[in-house]
Amino acid sequence: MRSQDPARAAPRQIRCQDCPLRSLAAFRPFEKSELDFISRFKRGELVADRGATILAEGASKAPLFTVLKGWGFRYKLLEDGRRQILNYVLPGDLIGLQGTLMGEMQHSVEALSPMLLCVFDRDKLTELYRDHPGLAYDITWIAAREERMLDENLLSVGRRSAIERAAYLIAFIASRARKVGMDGPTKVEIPITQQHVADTLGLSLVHTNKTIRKLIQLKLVQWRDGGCRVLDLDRLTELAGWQGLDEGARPLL
Amino acid sequence: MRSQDPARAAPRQIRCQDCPLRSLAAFRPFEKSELDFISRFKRGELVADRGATILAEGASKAPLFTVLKGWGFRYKLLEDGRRQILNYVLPGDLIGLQGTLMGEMQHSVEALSPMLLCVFDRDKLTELYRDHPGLAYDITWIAAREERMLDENLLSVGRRSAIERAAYLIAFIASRARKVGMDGPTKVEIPITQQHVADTLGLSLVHTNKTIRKLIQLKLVQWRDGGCRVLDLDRLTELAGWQGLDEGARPLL
DNA sequence: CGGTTGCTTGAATATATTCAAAGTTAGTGG
DNA sequence: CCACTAACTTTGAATATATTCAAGCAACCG
Repeated sequence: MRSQDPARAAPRQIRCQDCPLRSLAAFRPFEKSELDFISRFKRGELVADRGATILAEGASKAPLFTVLKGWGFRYKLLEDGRRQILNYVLPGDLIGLQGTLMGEMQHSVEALSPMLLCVFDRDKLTELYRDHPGLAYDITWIAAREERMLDENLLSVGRRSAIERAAYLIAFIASRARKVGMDGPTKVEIPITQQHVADTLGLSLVHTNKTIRKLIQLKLVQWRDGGCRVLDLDRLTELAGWQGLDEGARPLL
Repeated sequence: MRSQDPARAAPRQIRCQDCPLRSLAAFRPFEKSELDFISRFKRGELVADRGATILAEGASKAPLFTVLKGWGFRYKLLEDGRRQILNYVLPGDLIGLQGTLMGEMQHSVEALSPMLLCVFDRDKLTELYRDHPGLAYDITWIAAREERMLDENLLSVGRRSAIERAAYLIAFIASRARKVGMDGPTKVEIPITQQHVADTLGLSLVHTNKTIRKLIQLKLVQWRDGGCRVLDLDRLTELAGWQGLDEGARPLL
């Protein structure tokens, strides 16, 4: 079968019009002119393995990406190696905006699973703002959404108890994953280790393990195959004292 | 002297051209056409007392503000009253963007001191994006800056020790205050109580008090007149293991 | 099969919270 | 001017929560 059709062997890229994400209810419909621009804005695709660094802190001319497939996370390090995971990135999420706008990345992004990313041409950003105010608005909207997620994460790390934090984190990620169709026929499976959870919640690995153990005993989650399977999203959400994700459709770059 | 000149007695508003913030080195210079638009975009001014709520969580048609004078903070509450302060707002900061773009406020903003705010007409935002791509870009930039501050705060609450957190917080606020000329001839004085600090750091009031006490013994800060006087910003920054604020000029709406 | 990564556990220690109370300061009204 | 109040800071002690240290176990991979 291999290479029988040269066209298929060539590095095929998903055309924006055919982007599987666009048909999801989670995303706003787009004007044709906007879609045309985005097609030109897309410079290529990037495939990354689990553990790969997509964007590194300190990089000064980092590109802009939209995640097409896979899971990743954004984090910062202190000088002695302490790590704080800031947020997770899922399909449809834009990454690298801070670096693109402000000149230097002040956080890193790493793949949690194999990822496929859409690479944008940051030099065309001025053109985007000039000719497509709707898309410009969308980019601001996406930035405001990230801010809102960070607000909630900060509330969690600062003020929720360990078990509430863990429940919140898992409910939050699982809710986002469901919105972009990552649950499929089975329950959502999140490819994170307990070390990732610890570094997100601001807890030690040992304490995180004991906390997750409680969630397992409550039959809210399972931990298997190096990841987390969500058994009862509603009860996790409730245990966290969380309102849940707001429901509106969002833009996709 | 009172009312001798009726023009002076009328509720004078600062014209954007005369805005005292614009002359600071911290802010980018603006095109005349942009300044003209901003003048029309400005709908009025709001004066708030210490303790006043500028924006309330749940509000759905909240306006957009730029702080002209005074100090405030952004926070979220859990249902049982636990409070997390997310960030502080100082002159030149834009507030209410999340609410304006996404429809509903998911955090509140309260005045820490008497404040003067510039109120913008959110209905003209579409016009701004359509006719002033440079300003649209600026708004995105401002959102990205807020995100960057939140990243750093989250790192702090999640991974720094109590004394590092306290040092970071005070150094961070003092650095921002200096940039907008709030230090004057003396050292920076931040009008916060230890309860604010506790709710920012994710610590209890008692533990916060004991931690601040250490900073006082190290002669890094003083606590007086219901506020914090910064004695040694460099050593606070160093103790926090913080890089300091990046130096570029930023946009002002 | 040996090495690596990730999960689990117990015990000792450190950090942080809660509870309770008292001291300080500034403002209010008599 | 003083008594009274409210808001904020300070302290000690008891308790709870979380970290660190130290092992051991399980699964996977070359």
